[in-house]
Amino acid sequence: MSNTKVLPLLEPADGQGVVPCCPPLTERPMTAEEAETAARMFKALGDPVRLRLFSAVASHEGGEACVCDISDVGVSQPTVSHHLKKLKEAGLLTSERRGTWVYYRVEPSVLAAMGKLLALPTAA
Amino acid sequence: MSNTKVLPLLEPADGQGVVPCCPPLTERPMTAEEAETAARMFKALGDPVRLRLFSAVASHEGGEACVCDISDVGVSQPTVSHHLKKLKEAGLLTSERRGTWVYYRVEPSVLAAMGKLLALPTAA
DNA sequence: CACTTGTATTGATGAGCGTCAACATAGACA
DNA sequence: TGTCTATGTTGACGCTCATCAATACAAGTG
Repeated sequence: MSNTKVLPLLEPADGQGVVPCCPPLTERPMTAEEAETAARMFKALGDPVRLRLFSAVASHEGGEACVCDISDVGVSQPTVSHHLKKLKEAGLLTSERRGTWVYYRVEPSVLAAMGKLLALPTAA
Repeated sequence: MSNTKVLPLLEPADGQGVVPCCPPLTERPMTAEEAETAARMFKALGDPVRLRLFSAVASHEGGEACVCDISDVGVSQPTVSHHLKKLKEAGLLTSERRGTWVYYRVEPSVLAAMGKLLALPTAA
């Protein structure tokens, strides 16, 4: 089934890529709604196994990797699958089946938006 | 008591500020140890209330705020205190009592290190 | 000293999460 | 069709977490 809920940090822009959900953390206090959205992403990265999986995908050639390439993180196969699903639901990864294998990929714009969230004040 | 454990993402550098714990996520797959460290920080920001508290401190004048300035986030006072403690243990905030009030502050270098962790590959 | 305000801790409760074994599904190939 | 490999889902278990009321601690004021 493909009813996996995706509640991304970002919303698709008309042109290309995505647009950040929230202003930088340091710009002004986040509202409850903004915090709810952004916390979902941080939470998804808040588990060591998920962080390794995410890093493995993000650092793989072309920003994309087969599950078989990244599943050596010390937990069982169902657990890997479970964590990848969580990362997908958080909007951090997308997946696509090509023949026998399933490939996960990270949108560069997602990384960019996360970086902006943590941006330092320009003036300093 | 002041035995609050602090397990920071960063370690103090000799010169000034701090040095990042880990290479950018996209550079290479994180090791288990690196992931353990970095996930602690993401986990700390993975709760909406904590994220709002952190943002409130980070965006406050001088990167510092009294608890009384930021505790209007819709939860009880003990819960606010609990979350601030968690942020402290994650190395994201420091605190200091000055007279009646307690001030929390965020190290700019911590924000910078987090940003680097999410940095995009230079070539792209 | 007593009293008030600001902040931290304790203890309890209910919800959520990470993990696995077992099973299910999808595609490739003979 | 049957079988093999790759991946996802189900259900259960133990543990962690977010929250609160009650209480304790700290510092100021009278």
